[in-house]
Amino acid sequence: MAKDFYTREENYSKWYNDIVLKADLAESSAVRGCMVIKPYGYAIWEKMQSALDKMFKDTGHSNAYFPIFIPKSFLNKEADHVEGFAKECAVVTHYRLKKDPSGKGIVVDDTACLEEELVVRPTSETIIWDTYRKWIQSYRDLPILVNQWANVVRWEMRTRLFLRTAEFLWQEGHTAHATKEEAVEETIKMLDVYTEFAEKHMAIPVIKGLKSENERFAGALETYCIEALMQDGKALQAGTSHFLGQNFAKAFDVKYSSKEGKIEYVWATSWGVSTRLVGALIMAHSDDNGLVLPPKLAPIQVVIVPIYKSRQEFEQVCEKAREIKKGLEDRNICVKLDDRDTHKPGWKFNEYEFKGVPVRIAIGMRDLKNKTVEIARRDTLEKTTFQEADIVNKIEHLLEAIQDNLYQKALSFRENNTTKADTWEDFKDILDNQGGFIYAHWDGTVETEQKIKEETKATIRCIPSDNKKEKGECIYSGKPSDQRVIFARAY
RNA sequence: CGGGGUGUAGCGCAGUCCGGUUAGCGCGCGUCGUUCGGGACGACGAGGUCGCAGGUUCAAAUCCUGCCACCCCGACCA
Repeated sequence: MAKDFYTREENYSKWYNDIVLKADLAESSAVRGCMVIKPYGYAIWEKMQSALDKMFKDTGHSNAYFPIFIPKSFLNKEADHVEGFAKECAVVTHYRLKKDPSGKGIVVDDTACLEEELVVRPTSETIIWDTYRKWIQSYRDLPILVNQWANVVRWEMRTRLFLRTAEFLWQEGHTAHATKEEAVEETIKMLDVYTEFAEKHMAIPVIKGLKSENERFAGALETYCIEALMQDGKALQAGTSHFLGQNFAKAFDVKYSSKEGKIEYVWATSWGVSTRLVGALIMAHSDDNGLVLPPKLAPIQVVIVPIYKSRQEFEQVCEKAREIKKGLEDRNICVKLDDRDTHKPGWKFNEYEFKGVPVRIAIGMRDLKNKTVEIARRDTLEKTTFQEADIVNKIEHLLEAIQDNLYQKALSFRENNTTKADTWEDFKDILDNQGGFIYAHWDGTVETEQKIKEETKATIRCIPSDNKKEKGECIYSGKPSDQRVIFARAY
């Protein structure tokens, strides 16, 4: 096979880039830092969207849509919030263009200056909470459980396709509650939704936990996250859920009358996942032969490649292929019959392999005679010949087996790359030579975390939700600590 | 925003140091034929404002100035 792309070993980030580009997921655009998501990549995102959207609806949420533009003044109503985002906001200052007086092209019309500049949303807490003020008067108006699917812009210095782009797609849930307990419960509930999605659909094991103060969302009281481990040993935050307390309610004056007739501030949460998940998916499962997709998120779950010489053979083979396709589609399996005559079978094999299609069926005259089909699975690259009888059930089980195998592989990778460090030397050594998640004691201070970050580039990924208490000494300062936290270098 | 690199056909590159016929090569693309169970082969063919704007020169892909874009490494971030 002609290798025209990088392997993980050679250059991990080029390998990643090659997969994104050559599997037709996305490409960079004419606009700095912004990507074009191509149909195949977008189809993966749509699969993610539809699974998540259902989970949101099942937990009582509704979709809505808020403006992409936020009045500049909104952003600085919550002090921490503005601090967190001010450095990466795109700002709209004018609303009109005109012909360049010199005759060439168009220029901004200086007379059409906005009275108040508009910020392109980096996230929507402010515009949403300004709106919620109008929606909420009584405890009867609560809770509000709203999600929006949207694009946001964060003017990043350095971008990477899917992992970090100036504009990205995401969903952001914004809920309003009467009590602290209810808001905290919501925060955890949505974290659990994300965990289930990551593990069941993306086949990526994640660690649920709480962010340290350093890594907390600007404006949140507590930020929870799910952290996944990529094949190069770096961590990737795959989802966040914030308990916002009453910060935004106070900033935007959102109050309600309780049953007892008291005026109270509303409690808030927000939670989101983004197109970054596509990057996570790639880096968690793919191999040196290209993309590997878990069946549940694969736009094409099964591809059928007919093998033939003459036109007559083509017809015969395709007839069988269509029959199998129909059977699979009746089970809601997404099948593509690639009956293009413009490409040869071998070419198609490589094409679908690189694009991560979980199962490939090849049917030729030999199979028609023997009542068999050739099955190739993408995760293990195994090829087997199946009897055609009961093929639909077999494929259905195979897809489940692939989904499960990918999860198990990712899980054992994580287990093999999760270590404990008890000395500073060990800690640095593991980071440089192995990577992965490192459980280590930490004295709980921001200063120590920052020092560790400066010296090693590792950050605290989270304090795991199911963490067990354990007396120890901080890996860096030697001060007493009562639990280990997870450190890693991260995306 | 700092350091480094690269812009030449759809993609990947050579040519640039040392200016001089008609700017090449591989892949891809088109037509025809033979092929077709892991990226086929042959023949013929199409395709270029050499990133953009100035300048030097008889002559610029090549030298000079400015700008732009992208990539890599840092600081920041989901």
